Amino acid sequence: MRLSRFYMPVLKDIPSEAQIVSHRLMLRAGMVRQQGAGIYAWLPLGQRVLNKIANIVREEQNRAGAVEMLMPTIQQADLWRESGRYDDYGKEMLRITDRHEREMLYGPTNEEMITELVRASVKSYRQLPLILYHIQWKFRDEIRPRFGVMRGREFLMKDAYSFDVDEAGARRAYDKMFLAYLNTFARMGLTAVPMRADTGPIGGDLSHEFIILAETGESQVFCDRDLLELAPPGPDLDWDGDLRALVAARTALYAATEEMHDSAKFAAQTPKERQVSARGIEVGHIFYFGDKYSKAMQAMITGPDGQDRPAQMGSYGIGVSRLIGAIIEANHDEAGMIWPEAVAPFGIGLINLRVGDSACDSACAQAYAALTAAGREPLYDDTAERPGAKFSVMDLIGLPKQLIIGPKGLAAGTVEIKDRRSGEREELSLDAALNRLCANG
RNA sequence: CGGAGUAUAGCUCAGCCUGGUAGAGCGCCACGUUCGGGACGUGGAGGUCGUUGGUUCGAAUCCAGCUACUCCGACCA
Repeated sequence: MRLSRFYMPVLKDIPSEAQIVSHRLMLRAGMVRQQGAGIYAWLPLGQRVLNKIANIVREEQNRAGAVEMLMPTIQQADLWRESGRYDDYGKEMLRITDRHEREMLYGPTNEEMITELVRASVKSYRQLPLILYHIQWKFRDEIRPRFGVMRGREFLMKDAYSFDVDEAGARRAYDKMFLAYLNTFARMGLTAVPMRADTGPIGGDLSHEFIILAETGESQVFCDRDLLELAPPGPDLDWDGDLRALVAARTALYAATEEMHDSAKFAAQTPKERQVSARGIEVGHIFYFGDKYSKAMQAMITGPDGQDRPAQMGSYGIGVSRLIGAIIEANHDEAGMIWPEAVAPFGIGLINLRVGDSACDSACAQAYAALTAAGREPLYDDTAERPGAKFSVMDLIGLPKQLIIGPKGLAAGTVEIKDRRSGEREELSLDAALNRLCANG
């Protein structure tokens, strides 16, 4: 992409509404623009990151055997009356009336709808297990939205729903999602720690929040330092094999959010030097809730014994739009954002320091073509801005690598590669630079 | 939802207290000089001062209502 043809309205002044660093950087870099309290327009740079994240989530869901679909944002109130939640959900639910005075709502979640869809066609245990998911916009009318996209009212979420004939099957679905989440977040360069979460009236131990540690996190969390070092299961995981042990290895160590924290237990279970107390951002939440909806909505499954019983269900959410904020919170410096390779909006920032200089222009054209052909997704700054401005903007948007081409370097036969995270620069010939950059894509 | 604020140019803000024909910086446009870490000069465009009403000879300024947004708290993927 040529920057001169892109739409990336960068701000020099920091908008006053932005309190936390990720929000400020997203506004400054022209990733989002606020349209109302907790409602954001995603500008092209932000949209690219959103897509990168959604694609990673999608790939990992598919790998774990979940099946993608898409449910609507607008739902009928009657569906929610079946589960009793139309009245229970309260003011957080955005209610809408259509022209025929029918009561509708902008979905805050989809348990009712997926239950309705599955009960219509799944009758036998032979059709299970089933994990269905979608990536869709949700709306929750938060009392006080804040922190930019981290706590908006409208947000993009991946929500998956599992259906099984018995609790053992549901636990297996839970374990699959648990492990898929570890891989998903690891691919984004994040260390997400699963922490025991409140299961509400259902009880049991099958609810975990996935927490990213960050100074600006919304809640206090406590965990064993060793959890931060555990490698994710990885793409070669045998999803049909024994998953229980892998999950157990994670859940054996202490990890809890403030609401679930038991300081005596923490002290007893975790040696002093491994006790971590930090702020955390919740980026995922998985939950087993049994027959809560299937019973109320009569989603019955006939078992091998010929008896009907309500499906055993779980739901599994990932805050896709929130993840952008979380990733920035965990990856930035004074100059701007620093994207992990996998979610960067572009792979390489190509800077032409002297547009109009024929040597610079032709070297950049060659680099742009080669990087594009290699799938490195370059963003080519071909604008007439001065070098200083170009450096600042490129640092701000935080692409992992920069290829800097200017008249002085070319006169000496060199171009410069800069690593955004380390700040290291290296001067080498254009060919060598292109070989290097095209290879590690 | 309780408390506290804010609303003036694309952005950040001043002007309001003490009413008298709307300002700065940045950004934008033109020209020139520049050009390896957010350059400089000259000229220019751009605002029914959130909205409705009131007070007044006269309201960005004083008063009231409304709306939106922000912050603190309680609540949350």
